[in-house]
Amino acid sequence: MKFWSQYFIPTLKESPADAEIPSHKLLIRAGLVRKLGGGLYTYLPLGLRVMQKLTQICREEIERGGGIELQMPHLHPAENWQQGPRWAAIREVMFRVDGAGDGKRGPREPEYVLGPTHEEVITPLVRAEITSYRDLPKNLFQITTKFRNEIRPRFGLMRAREFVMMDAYSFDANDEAAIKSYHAMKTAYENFFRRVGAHAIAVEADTGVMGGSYSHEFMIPAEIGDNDILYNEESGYAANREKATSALVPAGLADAAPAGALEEFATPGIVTIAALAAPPYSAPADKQFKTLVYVGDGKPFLVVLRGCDELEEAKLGALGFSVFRPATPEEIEPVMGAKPGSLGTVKGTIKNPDALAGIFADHAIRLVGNGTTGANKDGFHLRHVNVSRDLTVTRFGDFRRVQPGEPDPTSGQPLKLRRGIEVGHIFKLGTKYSDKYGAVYTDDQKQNHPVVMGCYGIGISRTMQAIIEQGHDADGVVWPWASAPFHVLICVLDPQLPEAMDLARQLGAAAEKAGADVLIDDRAERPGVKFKDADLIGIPLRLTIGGKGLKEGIIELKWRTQKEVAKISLADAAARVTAEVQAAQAKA
RNA sequence: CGGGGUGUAGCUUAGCCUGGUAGAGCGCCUGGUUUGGGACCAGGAGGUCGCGAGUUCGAAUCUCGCCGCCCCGACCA
Repeated sequence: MKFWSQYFIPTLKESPADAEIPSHKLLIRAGLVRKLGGGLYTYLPLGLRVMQKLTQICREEIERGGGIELQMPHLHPAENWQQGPRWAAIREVMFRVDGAGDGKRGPREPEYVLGPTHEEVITPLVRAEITSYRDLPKNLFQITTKFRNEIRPRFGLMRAREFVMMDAYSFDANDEAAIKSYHAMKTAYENFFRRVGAHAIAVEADTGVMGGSYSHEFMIPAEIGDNDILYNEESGYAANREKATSALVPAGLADAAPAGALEEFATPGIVTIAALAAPPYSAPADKQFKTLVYVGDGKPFLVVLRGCDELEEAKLGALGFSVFRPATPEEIEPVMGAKPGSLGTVKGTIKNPDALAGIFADHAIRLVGNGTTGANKDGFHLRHVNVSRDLTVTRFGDFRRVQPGEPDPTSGQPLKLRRGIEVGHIFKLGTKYSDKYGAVYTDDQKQNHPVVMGCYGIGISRTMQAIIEQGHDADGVVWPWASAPFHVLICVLDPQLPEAMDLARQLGAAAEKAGADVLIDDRAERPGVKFKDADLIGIPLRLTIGGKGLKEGIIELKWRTQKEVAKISLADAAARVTAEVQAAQAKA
């Protein structure tokens, strides 16, 4: 039981100027956090209590899913990372530390880094300590602060430089067992988000820099989310836009009959799809081929799409380059023979085809048939272009960005689009890290095999903010029971009356006995201030004790989620509070 | 890192264009009146106007540089 007048809950009437979105404003106004610097926040007592609730629930659910808790250092020797498979890709996001502190070791390479995640630490540990099939499977997790030098911290705790994350790592003898671990974690995640009162949905996701074969993201739908989700409620399909596909191209689609021979025509000054679609050329965007030039691991390659489609860059990850980027105009001309705007992949028109690492075409170009494309000659295009007759394609793939309204790949129903906040991610990693670090085990036939890994993350601090983003109204936060910093707030309107405070303590004790965390507002403030603050900090159950009510022999009981106020006689108060708390505990 | 914006009291801000003693609201302190949805009256404390140069008799205001913060993009739990 805490007393507000003795506690530390600095609430704000106005939103600080640097907060933009509701959850960020409320984090600060409701006295949950304060900013120290960009992406760095102090958890005030109320915020810390929420974090502790989330952490404990997360711990329980991951343990139920087979996890074993440990804790790794925050500070890592840089060599661990330099020897790992993704130093080049991830070093920019790491805080690098000169351990000597006097600059004598020079600025060239850091001695230490602050851990952004822990694959590079746990895999060597497992390599040393897990050597037999008898030791498997294992799932090790921790809940700790992570450090990432985000290029742009944003929206309070949404993208912070220092944040709290649960990270788990599974180790299995084979693929089949690893998939079992993966699904156990997926279930644990679903249980976690359900218990904390966050409505998260699992969507298929791109694996990004983590590598690995497949993964799901857990998203909390919210307008301010920075992820696009394509989904269909009926079929249950849901995918991150980076990963989403659609059934746009019917299986077994035959090529259109060529309408005529290839024909070059002059298009002076025409360098955009839109210009070519307009008269006098009138080649609709969906009847054009768009040719993009990228550079992968130092070598140029081409991507061919329909004129009306956009490239989904993340999908190029499937091509296996470790790094890739759009080519510059200076790089394009010597290879293609023309500037961007007149590019194409018709056989024999590319100036220097041997320089290319490949020509990758999206499946959807097969819908084009008798299309138009650049002639690789500035100011000229070709018409009557047909895919199999005229184009050189190394490999077909899914490279286009799916648009809402396209048919769902599982049911054919139209896909819808919504935004979401990523609060969790699970990956089946395979043997990427175990190969690199030599984490092998010996089976019962004395054969050595790499350990098959999975890795799993939940952004705890981000989840706190996402719950607020999802649960608030015009007056403030509306905490779900399980995540709330306190469950019951007892507003004592006349704290100078000893009988009012005595009753508050009695009811508080009853609520605590039933399992609730109790805060008593005993401040010498006017009722209006107390009610406004009560709504702002969003404690689920509010009891109001006032001198007026005491004379009538009643107190009031109100849920934050409801408008109605129940008047309860003093004689029934303790029993009623106990019953309400027990019911809420049972539901949570 | 590219583009845009912004920096004045603990918080929200006016003043800046057109240079001339830095203002308000909230919060805080004292006294009084109030007391069921952010009270009222009176008094008070609190500011190197982000930092540094420059122009000027004089700079919050004009110029240049730096820094912080916010928003959009690439990245991520």
